[in-house]
Amino acid sequence: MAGRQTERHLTEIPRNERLHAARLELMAEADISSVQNTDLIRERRQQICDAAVELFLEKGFAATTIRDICARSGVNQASIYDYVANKNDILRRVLNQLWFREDVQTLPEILLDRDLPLEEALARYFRESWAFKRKASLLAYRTIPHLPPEDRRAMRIREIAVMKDLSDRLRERLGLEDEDKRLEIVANVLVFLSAFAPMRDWLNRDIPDETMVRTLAAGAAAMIRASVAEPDI
Amino acid sequence: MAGRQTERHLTEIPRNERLHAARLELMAEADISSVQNTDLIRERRQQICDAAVELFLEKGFAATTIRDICARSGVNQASIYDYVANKNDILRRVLNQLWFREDVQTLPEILLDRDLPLEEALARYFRESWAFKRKASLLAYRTIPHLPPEDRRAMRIREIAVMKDLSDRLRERLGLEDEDKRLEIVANVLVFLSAFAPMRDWLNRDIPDETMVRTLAAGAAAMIRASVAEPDI
DNA sequence: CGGGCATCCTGACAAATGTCCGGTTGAATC
DNA sequence: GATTCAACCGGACATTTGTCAGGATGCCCG
Repeated sequence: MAGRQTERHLTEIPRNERLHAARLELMAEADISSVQNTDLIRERRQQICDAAVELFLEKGFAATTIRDICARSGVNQASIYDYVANKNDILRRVLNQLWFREDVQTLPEILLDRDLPLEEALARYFRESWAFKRKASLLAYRTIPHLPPEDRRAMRIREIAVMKDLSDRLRERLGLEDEDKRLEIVANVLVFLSAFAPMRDWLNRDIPDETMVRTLAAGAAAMIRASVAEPDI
Repeated sequence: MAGRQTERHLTEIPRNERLHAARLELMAEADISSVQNTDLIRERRQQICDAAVELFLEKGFAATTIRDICARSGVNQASIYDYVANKNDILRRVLNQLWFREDVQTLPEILLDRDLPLEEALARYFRESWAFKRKASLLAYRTIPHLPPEDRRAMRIREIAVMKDLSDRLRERLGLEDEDKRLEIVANVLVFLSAFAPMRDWLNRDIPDETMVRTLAAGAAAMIRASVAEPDI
């Protein structure tokens, strides 16, 4: 039954079970009881998170006040505590929405499609990351210090699962038998590169994303092959 | 006269004038007049900055209070304003010390030595960046949002100078005639990779730096060559 | 029209924070 | 020992911040 997995049709999104499980380990969101209308709760929370993302990116988490978030989202200062537990809960919810989003494929998921050449897979990965997870990357790398240890743990667990899958997929592609520490490093670099465009925004504004995607995909493919070309040290 | 530059002896540190000029454009530090003994000023400022770096990295800039810095540095809460203008001035001084330090060579400077193979140059660059500029990378990427616009401008100017030099050096190495947008991207990636180990610390603690250096240098060299292998789009 | 209930908001509190006034200390000089 | 002055520090200020109690509001149902 596991054998059929690679024969799935292209339109079907490939799913990796280990990763899928890790994804469910979201950061725990507090639940509030004061308001009952669940639709309203969802709507207000969305307003709050939308405003918070903008502000966190503009001014940073610590410099953003609850009053700022209320002003921009239109939610009252007192009411906001009917929808979120506190300031940290807002950050948690924001990162859950952006960083752990289910609808953008991770690189190991993309690589499950063996018909897709390595370079094309990488191009798709960078393109989608930069289109849909720009804010998430910036926010995650900048706000990690503000997260309480248990939340950091949730993010790390998820990252490690992705990384493990990714080096497995790369090993398959390269036709290697043994584990190789260097593949782990390369896997990390690839994920790190998915934050490249967002984090260098302040310098790169004049270069079109698609040029970067193609250049980086070609470079990354070469890097992957080169990294295991010579014998291990 | 410019021709002799490449014939310099290895022990002589190559100096690039454009870059050197850009380096002088530090972020302006406020000067205080209350205390007169200049040695004392230097010493106290060092205490303050040392404590501040640790704290900024532990808790982030905004979450670190003046009282924290005073407690750890041993400087009195009132006295600290005899040595630094305000909290932002501390950040400026810290970044000036770490980010703009003169004693660690940048990649374009290393590449001036044409006898050093590309991969070795990259290895040296990553090794030195991770050894001596770890804290600087983390701090810079995390605190950029807290900097006032004029300071951000100073950092950008310096980065752009490095980037320009770097793509020039790469073009020479690759024997290319024309400017190539893709070299600019690759230059950015290389500098970005110098922040790789620091920013991924929370995942990579078990992999020795030297393994990362060698793997990344090999990969980066391949990436550079591959990026201009195919004709431009 | 009137009661009941879910939602909203005015206003406030305690704690924390950046900043610095004005007095104190201590040592060098006469 | 008295004087002087650079360096130090106790304590306080105005503000800002996260948080929330308790009342006001408005809508639905009878």
